[in-house]
Amino acid sequence: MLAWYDVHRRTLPWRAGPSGPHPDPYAVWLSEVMLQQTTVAAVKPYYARFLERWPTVEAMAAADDADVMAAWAGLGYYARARNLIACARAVAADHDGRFPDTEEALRSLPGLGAYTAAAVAAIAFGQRAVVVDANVERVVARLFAVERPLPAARPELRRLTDTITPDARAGDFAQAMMDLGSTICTPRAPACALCPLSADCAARAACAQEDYPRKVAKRDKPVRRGTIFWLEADDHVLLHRRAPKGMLGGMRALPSGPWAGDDSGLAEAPAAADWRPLGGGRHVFTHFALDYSVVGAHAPGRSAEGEWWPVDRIDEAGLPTLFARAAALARSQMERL
DNA sequence: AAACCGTGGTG
DNA sequence: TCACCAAGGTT
Repeated sequence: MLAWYDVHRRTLPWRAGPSGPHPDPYAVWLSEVMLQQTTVAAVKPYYARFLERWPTVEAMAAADDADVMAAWAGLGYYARARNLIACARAVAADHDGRFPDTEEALRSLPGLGAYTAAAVAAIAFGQRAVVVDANVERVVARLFAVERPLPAARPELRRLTDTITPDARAGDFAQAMMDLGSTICTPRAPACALCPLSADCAARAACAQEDYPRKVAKRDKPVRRGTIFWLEADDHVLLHRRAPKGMLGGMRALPSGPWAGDDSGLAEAPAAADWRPLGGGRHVFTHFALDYSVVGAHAPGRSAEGEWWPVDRIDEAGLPTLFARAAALARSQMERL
């Protein structure tokens, strides 16, 4: 794997050059948190903006919460941004501004679970750590033809990964496994002809590559309904900040009712007004889909409670994707009113 | 420990 | 269109 990696490794912004020194732990940590359940392509522009704006963990620790949350808008899983701030402040306050260099100490920081702690320890500090992400799970499940389905197979996959992790260059080994999983040993139609492990792969020997890793069937997503409110006054629109936890927690947002099976309609409107329908759509979250309708109105003045934001600068408000789309829809339709 | 938590790409 | 999936963590 290491020989394959030396030839085929992807060039990524958060990677140091071949056989160079270990990369900056802050940059490794930032990239690893962004990459949690998120594709490389989606992360790249966010990573560049964050590193430019907050080049050190001290800078991140000193940042305003609202600025970090707004910069994270669109990337999803917003608890990561809340933990990012908390982690930076913990490193600044409790570790003299330097990330700890052991897996155990890293694991105790906010937002660092088993995967991220191992990845930072191995990649940024050269420690031997067993790094298991979804790519590694897939590669190892195929290599050993693991019959137990996910997620119950996690302990077994972790143990098997341990048996093939080298003492030296554990970080490169982990990145090699992840590169292999994302470019060769893909979920569908894996390119086994190009794989350095194909001769050793039990799933390949059984011509059953795509049958691994085995997984338990997922539950289907319920559909919820809700109304999103666009209230304009004096070329400003009413925003508020969502509760610190839960769905889209801590993010700036358009007012909306609770999302339940039924739409509560105008009952949750932020003000009494002549609400007009502007359209709607479906937005799919992790465990439910939302059928939303957008309604708009002009208010007599900026009387309602909240943050009145200039309409022509709405793109700078840092709205999560759902509300960014609702806002775009509202702006295109409000001129009809 | 099962549930919760976003979004965009892919076939 | 739609199901699946991604460099997972927290409660």
